[in-house]
Amino acid sequence: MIEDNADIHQAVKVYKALGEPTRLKIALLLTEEKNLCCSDIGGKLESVAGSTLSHHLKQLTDCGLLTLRKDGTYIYYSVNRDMAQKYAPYLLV
Amino acid sequence: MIEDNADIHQAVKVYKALGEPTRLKIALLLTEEKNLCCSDIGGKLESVAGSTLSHHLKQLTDCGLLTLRKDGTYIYYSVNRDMAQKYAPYLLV
DNA sequence: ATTATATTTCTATACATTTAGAAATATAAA
DNA sequence: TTTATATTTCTAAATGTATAGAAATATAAT
Repeated sequence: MIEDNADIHQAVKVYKALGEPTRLKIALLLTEEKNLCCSDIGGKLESVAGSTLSHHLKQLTDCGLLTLRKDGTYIYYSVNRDMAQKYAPYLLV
Repeated sequence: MIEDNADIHQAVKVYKALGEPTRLKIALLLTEEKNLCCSDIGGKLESVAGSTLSHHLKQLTDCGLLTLRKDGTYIYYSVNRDMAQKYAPYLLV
């Protein structure tokens, strides 16, 4: 029997985050290029409102897939490569 | 720029399928033990209606993560290990 | 101080998903 | 042929998610 443990719970969060086209594209963008800020990412996607982007980035960071570094008004995002390696190395190809 | 190609589309489907606790558990069950039928799987999960299970299994097979083999009234499911390897080797650990 | 820019939170709406009961379909067994 | 079992499809309800505009917050530049 599969237990409902913490790791499964995290895996669900990661896969849920990646199971949406805009978020998967964000994750792929950030494996190609580190340290992009919210508006950089917005500029590389087709018309997404800032508020929408913010929600997507929150999900991706909450599940541990993205890390962030604040610098003034900007927040720079990168992929947590250990997490990607563990759950979705597809991102790193 | 990330193109919206067929592979991203499939990846989204796979991750969406795995981004739900019951389905992730089904996928994990089926990596541990191949050739389980719908009701075997139901017996290993906490109270899920047959119709619900059927929908979950459909999503897992539609995205290519599970294969099936019909035998009489039964349908035996297994994990497509190439797909798991490509998108979510976490399943195979 | 005022203005400009980056990002988040609030709010509402549209849309999608999960769930299961009931009915339908399909095969096997009696 | 009737009955039993496995699974799917239909339907509806409840819940969850994506989306963006407006307002709020935070820092930087003038």
